[in-house]
Amino acid sequence: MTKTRREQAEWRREQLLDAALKVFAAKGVDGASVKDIAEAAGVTPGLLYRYFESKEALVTTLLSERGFLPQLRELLTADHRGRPAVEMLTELLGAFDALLADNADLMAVFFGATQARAALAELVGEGQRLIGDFLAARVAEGELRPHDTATAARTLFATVAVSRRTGSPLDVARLVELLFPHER
Amino acid sequence: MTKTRREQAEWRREQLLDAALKVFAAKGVDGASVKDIAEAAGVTPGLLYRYFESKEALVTTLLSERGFLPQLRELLTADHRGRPAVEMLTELLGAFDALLADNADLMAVFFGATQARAALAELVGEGQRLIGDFLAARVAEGELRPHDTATAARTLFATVAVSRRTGSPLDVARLVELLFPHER
Amino acid sequence: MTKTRREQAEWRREQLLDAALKVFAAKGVDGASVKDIAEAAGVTPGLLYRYFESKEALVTTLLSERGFLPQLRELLTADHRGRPAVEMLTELLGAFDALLADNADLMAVFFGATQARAALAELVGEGQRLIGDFLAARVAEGELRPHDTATAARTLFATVAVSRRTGSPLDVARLVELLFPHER
Amino acid sequence: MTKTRREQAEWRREQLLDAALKVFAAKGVDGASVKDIAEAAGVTPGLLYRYFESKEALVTTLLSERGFLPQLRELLTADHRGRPAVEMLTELLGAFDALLADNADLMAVFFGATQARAALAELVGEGQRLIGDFLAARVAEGELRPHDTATAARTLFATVAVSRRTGSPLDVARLVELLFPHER
DNA sequence: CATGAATGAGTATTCATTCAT
DNA sequence: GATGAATGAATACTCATTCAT
Repeated sequence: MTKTRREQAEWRREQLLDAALKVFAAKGVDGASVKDIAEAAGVTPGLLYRYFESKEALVTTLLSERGFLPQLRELLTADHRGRPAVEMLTELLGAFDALLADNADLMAVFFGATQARAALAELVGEGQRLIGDFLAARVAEGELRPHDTATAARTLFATVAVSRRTGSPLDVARLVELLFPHER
Repeated sequence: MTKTRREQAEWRREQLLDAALKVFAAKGVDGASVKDIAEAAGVTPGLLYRYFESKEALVTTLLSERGFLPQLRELLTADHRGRPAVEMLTELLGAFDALLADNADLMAVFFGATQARAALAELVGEGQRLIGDFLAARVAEGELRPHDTATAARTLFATVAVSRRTGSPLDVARLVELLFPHER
Repeated sequence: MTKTRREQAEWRREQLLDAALKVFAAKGVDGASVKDIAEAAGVTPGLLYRYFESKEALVTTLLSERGFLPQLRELLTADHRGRPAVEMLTELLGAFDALLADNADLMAVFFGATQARAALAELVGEGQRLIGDFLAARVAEGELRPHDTATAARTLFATVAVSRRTGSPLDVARLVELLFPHER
Repeated sequence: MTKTRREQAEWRREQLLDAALKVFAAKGVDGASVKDIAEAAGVTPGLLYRYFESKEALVTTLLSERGFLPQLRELLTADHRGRPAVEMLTELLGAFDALLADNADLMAVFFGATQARAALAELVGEGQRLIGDFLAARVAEGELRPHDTATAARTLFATVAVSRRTGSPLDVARLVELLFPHER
């Protein structure tokens, strides 16, 4: 029942990564001190340096070892043949969503600035609401076909914002054409 | 031509906010020191405290005064009647995109973690590519109608991710139905 | 009577150098902490960094600004003509000795290892004594002319040791010939 | 061929002292960490404490066990009768010089301050050169008898410096009289 | 209005040492 | 005998903030 040295070391390493992930997510990478992490792991700061070269190494290790890109890849490349695309797609995106939820802490590390989070939420919320209102009005006037305007607004807003942030330019006309094909 | 006291004070305040925004965007809020900001403004750190109570106040001021939510609001609530919805929507999203581009520095403050940026870009890139491949395969098989699969993939990915991040739950089925109505 | 800012800064700088020199001499450069130096100056450690970039900069500044090489140079190159060489030389070496005494703290910085100082003193003491005994015996036997054997021993020992330490090889035969010319 | 327990222990002890001496000489006592020494000996830091109570004990052991005072004593007290003093003295000092060379590492431990070594060398070099110039000038003027002025300068400089450093006061007049007897 | 000297609390990191295995 | 996990205290250095000038 007792651990061997090797097991104990592996366990401690994981425990430290767990603690670091949690603390980084809560306070941001810069906002979290090595002492914070050590305390969260019930350990002295010095011990951290037996397992990781530096605080920065902790971050990069977290990003590489705890990154969920492999899972994402597996998820999306599995053999999906023989089942209806729409059903399949729904399941797929659901799984992707769940993956993000499971890795909420890591996602939080990607987005630092704890302080600005509320302001960001407000911006996103209002943006989506306003676009939704616009769409709903046009549906009411009969110009656009009836559809889930709230979801459409979300889609439009998110796509523009993510494209802008990740640096890959977006052809807005294509996006609109995708959602509202052949409408005039 | 000389400034009044009031004008000079206002000018300095704005100058300090400009400097802070630039430095925050470049180094992250935590990574930027008051000295950094002061230097960027060609001023001593002490002076900052005549205009702002603390470093934190600088951030919140930036978020509230330099937030582009008012512009966004104006943009989306203008009177759009009398012009085709699709044309209008394209213009609207284009303007929104431009607004984000103009406020790139502020957006950078929303998303800190300089260190993780590369990892995030990789995740987003690969995720979108994989979904795109899936869609293209189904179009090739004739199951899905021909469409811009790359843009669709972007849309799906971005919408799921943003929803997860902003905390508002997303009904994935609705999202799929929106993009691929009545397909089976 | 009050100091200008400029004067105060200059004064503080010197005060910090004074404190550093004293502490370095007492504890050795490595043994002395920045906190030690700050305390010796009645100041917070942080302040030190307004005046010097690092602890190392403190050492090099001490070596360059407080080095007494200029004084030594002046001492030895002054115009000595017109006075007997022996008288002059005695005065010169006395002044050199006084210069070293005045800069005892700095000399202590040149020679670190507080711990080994006693052992070194013992080595030097015994070495000189033994050489002195040898010389005295030979004088007693009439082989060497009567002379101040203690001083001769000191001279021989010191010259060999310093040459070895400073890396410039010494021709021992020349040294002996210098002190005991034509004796056999 | 295999070692007894006792022999193995003795061997390890010596090996650790060897490693410590080498590392201390290279990095200075304070600059060398126990880990450095252990690594140099191909061993873990913990093991050091089975053989020596502390890092300090390592230094004092080195100083007492590896001190070459016994050898120096033997060298200088051997029976020298029956051979000319000058020849004997030359041989003696040569052996002393060799002894210092053999124990260069230990000598380096006596003199720490790696940082100041260059400054010290400059001081010594220039000092000896200037005194040499003075002597040469007086020889040229015929006031002093022709002699090896460079060696004399070295002798004078070294003797004053060592005396000052070891704390035993020196009568400068006696030193001059020793080198230049009856000259005026 | 603006400076810059000064502080106090904090930072990441190192290290001598202990001890269970 | 030897290891290596763990600690606690120290280290050099940074930084937000205050305030006399």
